[in-house]
Amino acid sequence: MPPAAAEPLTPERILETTEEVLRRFGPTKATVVDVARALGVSHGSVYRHFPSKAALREAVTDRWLARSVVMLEQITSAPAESAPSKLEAWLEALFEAKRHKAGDDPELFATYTVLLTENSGVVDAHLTELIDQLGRIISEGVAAGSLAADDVPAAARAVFDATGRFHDPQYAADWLSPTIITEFEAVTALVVRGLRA
Amino acid sequence: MPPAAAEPLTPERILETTEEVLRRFGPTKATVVDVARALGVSHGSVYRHFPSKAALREAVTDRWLARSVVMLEQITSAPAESAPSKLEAWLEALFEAKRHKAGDDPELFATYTVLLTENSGVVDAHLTELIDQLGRIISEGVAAGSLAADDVPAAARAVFDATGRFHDPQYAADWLSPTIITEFEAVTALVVRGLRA
DNA sequence: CGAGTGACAGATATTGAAATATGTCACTCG
DNA sequence: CGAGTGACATATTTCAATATCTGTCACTCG
Repeated sequence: MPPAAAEPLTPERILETTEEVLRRFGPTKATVVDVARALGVSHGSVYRHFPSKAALREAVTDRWLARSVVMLEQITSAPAESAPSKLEAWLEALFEAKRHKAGDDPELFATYTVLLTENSGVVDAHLTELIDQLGRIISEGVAAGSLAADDVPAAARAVFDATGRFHDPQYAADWLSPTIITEFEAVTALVVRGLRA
Repeated sequence: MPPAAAEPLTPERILETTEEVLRRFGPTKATVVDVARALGVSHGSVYRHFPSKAALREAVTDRWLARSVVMLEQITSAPAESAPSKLEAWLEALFEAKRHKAGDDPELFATYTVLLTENSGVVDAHLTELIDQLGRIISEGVAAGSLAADDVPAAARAVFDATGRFHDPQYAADWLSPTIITEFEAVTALVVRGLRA
């Protein structure tokens, strides 16, 4: 981390550095003073851009979640063979992304899990977005006659709830089990079958 | 709590008193000395019957889980209109039981949640038992032609996983939401539909 | 005997004083 | 000006001492 550049201090730069500091020190040790030090400014300056440490961490959480939605949005809006297969692909992409994040860098994942529980409001908005994507896929299926659902948002929510074990970070430890993929496939198959016209 | 009776000190009495002490002091404050005091004996005597505090707490956990299985076993082995409706009744009984335990005495529920995370081995055995009951209901449905499943144990497991949000204590906070019942019904309907022949 | 004891060593938890962090704001200086 | 500062008051965390608890065992006594 270079001690400073004469670049202007922007919210964006602060967020980047906060991520860096969180990655290095973890969620309990990372302080606003650390962030300021890494940026080569006083901690008072950070408070010019974010009203509190909580707001700063919330913004980091939001950014992180926003990034992870992009790929799923691509699946959602891309044309696919059929709605059921798109649904399966979407669920698998979500699971695989989470599983790799958790498996490849467990410490960083644990850090973000802490941030997530700290910022349930941001998480709720994110989940709403994901469920909305599911709703769009299901609508597509209903329109094409391959899926059946009289209340699409409720069905989307049900699919999301039913697959919680494969995306809720609380279950991250289970994702290391060698049988987890079989279990994922069983649940996915059950859910998609339940939704078929 | 009477200071002692001249009754013989049995594992059963110790377990009862330990439950009592856990209920009153919570999982972090309850000590073996407290249990001994409540029984009117020295704490050394408790160690005559249980090799460690951990073993004692594990035994309490086991007892508690065993008690809660009885009602579900009754549903499992009772005759029913159809396998799908028995499956629905079983899932609803499980959810309602948990929801009431969590809602009626949140502190006690929190205490047991701590014991549960401490004793994952006991919990795993308990979950296996529950999933086994589900398997028996599904088998019955397959035999009667009302349900379809080529791998019954896997299907049972999938049903259990898919309904996790409505029995995993980690979600207990959600059970207070006024929409939770609707969500439960949506997931149950989806899962049962996915299993229908 | 043998169920129960209680003093003991080592492990764990509590406490409160010192150290560090958060958040504010009057000020500096380009 | 106005972005950035740093000294300050308050809140939170850390750390080491003290207290309590766990687990053992030689012993008591009905």
